[in-house]
Amino acid sequence: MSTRSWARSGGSTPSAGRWCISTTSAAFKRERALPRGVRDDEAVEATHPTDGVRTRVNPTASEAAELASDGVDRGALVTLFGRCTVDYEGRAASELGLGDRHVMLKPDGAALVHTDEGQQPVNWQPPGCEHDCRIDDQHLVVESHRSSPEESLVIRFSSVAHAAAFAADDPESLDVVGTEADLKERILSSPELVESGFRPLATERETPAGAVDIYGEDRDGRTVVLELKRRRVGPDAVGQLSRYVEALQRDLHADADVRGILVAPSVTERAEALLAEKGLEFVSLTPQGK
Amino acid sequence: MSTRSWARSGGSTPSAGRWCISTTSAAFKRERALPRGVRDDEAVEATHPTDGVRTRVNPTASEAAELASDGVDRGALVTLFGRCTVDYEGRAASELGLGDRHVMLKPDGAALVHTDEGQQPVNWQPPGCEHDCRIDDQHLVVESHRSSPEESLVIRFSSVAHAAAFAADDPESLDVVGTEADLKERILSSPELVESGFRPLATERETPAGAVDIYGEDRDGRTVVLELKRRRVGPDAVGQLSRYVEALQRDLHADADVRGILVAPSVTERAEALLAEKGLEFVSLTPQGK
DNA sequence: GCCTAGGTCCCGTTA
DNA sequence: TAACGGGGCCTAGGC
Repeated sequence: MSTRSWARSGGSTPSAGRWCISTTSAAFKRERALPRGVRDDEAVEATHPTDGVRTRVNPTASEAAELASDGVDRGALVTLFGRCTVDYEGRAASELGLGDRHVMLKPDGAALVHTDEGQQPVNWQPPGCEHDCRIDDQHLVVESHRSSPEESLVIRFSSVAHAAAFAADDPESLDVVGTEADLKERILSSPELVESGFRPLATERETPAGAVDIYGEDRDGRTVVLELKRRRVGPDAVGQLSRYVEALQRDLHADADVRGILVAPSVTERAEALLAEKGLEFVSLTPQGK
Repeated sequence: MSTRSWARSGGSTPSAGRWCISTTSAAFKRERALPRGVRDDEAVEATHPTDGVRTRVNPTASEAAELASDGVDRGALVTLFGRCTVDYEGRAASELGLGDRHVMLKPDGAALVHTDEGQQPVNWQPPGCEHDCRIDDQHLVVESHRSSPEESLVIRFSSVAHAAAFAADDPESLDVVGTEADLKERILSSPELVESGFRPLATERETPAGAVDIYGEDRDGRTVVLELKRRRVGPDAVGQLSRYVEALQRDLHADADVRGILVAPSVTERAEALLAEKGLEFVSLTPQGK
């Protein structure tokens, strides 16, 4: 998350200036210029350009383009809602006919097009793109482009119901618990959870087939490879573990005896069958102590 | 995409009514009640409740809660921008301190929290959740909850800079080109692209290890298994193909001779080595004819 | 830049 | 409902 959220990362066409250019705390940290609860009719963009929010309802194409362009230039988070078509071309290609969608342009170059359904955007562009907001044939057109790979997203509005630019200041980063990394820590601090006598020797140990999650020895000194998963696993995880075990067997000696243990909350039936076929083992553990 | 976008799919607390309840074309299809380009101060929510957009700049917590609750009830796409904390608990758990974020509540129950960076939301909830917007200790709190699995997302605002509700009508669905399905069609219509004499016999043929993309015979009548990938592949795809080949060898005869061919634009070095070790083959093909 | 693997992956399809 | 695999996956970490 950026602390200086209004700084443009895309870095093209440095323009007029940014909101709150000289202070780092930005709009939300200073005393509000407006009393709480002002209505749209009181909080016009023109009168409070440094408040961190600029909006327009039912703007003309030109007004929307100006607000969006200015917002992008200032490093704001820009949103548009309206009726549009979306065309994408790059690693794949797609077309989307007219419909009402929510468009978000982020200062890091990401672009998102959301319909009213689904967690995933219907179309998007990853961070690192250049956003271009222009008027084409009297309509607002937003284009988000990047090279390597060459990819372009073109959003053509037939009407814009809402346009907004937000100055975002977000100094915090997310702290997640319950990941595979937590499972790893749990095992490293309590190796006996895997089995009595297990001794971890390395994490991310490299093999010709890739890095092993945890590498160690059992009570009899036999090499043990652990593949960790934070949730119930299917056949893919078995294949992964199998590759590591086979690679290590080749790498150590031709006759090396390497045990492979899949550590996860549970396995599917097919995965269990594959484990049995390959002579691999399973230990049930969750990232949390539950 | 929904044609009746304002219909609530979550289906709880049926309330007052929906925008444009009796027509299916909604706000954007009818003649606009407002001239284009009206300013925020002219387009107040109270005066145009059926125009498909309701917004407030710097609302009080109560006003934001009312707008959001009403929007959710009416099946609108609701957005909030402001300073907030986010707590998630479910399959994993996370905490996020105070910062400026954009929150989107979709009528299908999806919730998205976006910072100014990244294509992915920093926190989210999948479709199927219930959104609850309330006042807690004079602050707006948005909670999105689901059971199976039990998961909850709680967003606590210290201030709301913008609140909006959009009626979204999106009859279109996305049409993508350049997928694995396109590669499959390409091969089925021109099997010789794989190799001269190749004859596809089935797609999605079931094996004990899963469904094979394309199942067929070579010019000598030997069984051939194709694993297709739309892009450059790594070790995982080799493992997948290997599982299918081994399963078929067991399934047909003990001494069955089954060829496995990975079809993709290209492979990584490690994947190539794994292919060689397992006696599998590679054919370079892209979904498009390029 | 590529490679490798994780993800609260999401998502569609099928049994 | 669970399972399985695709995805324009995205994202982080190495090299």
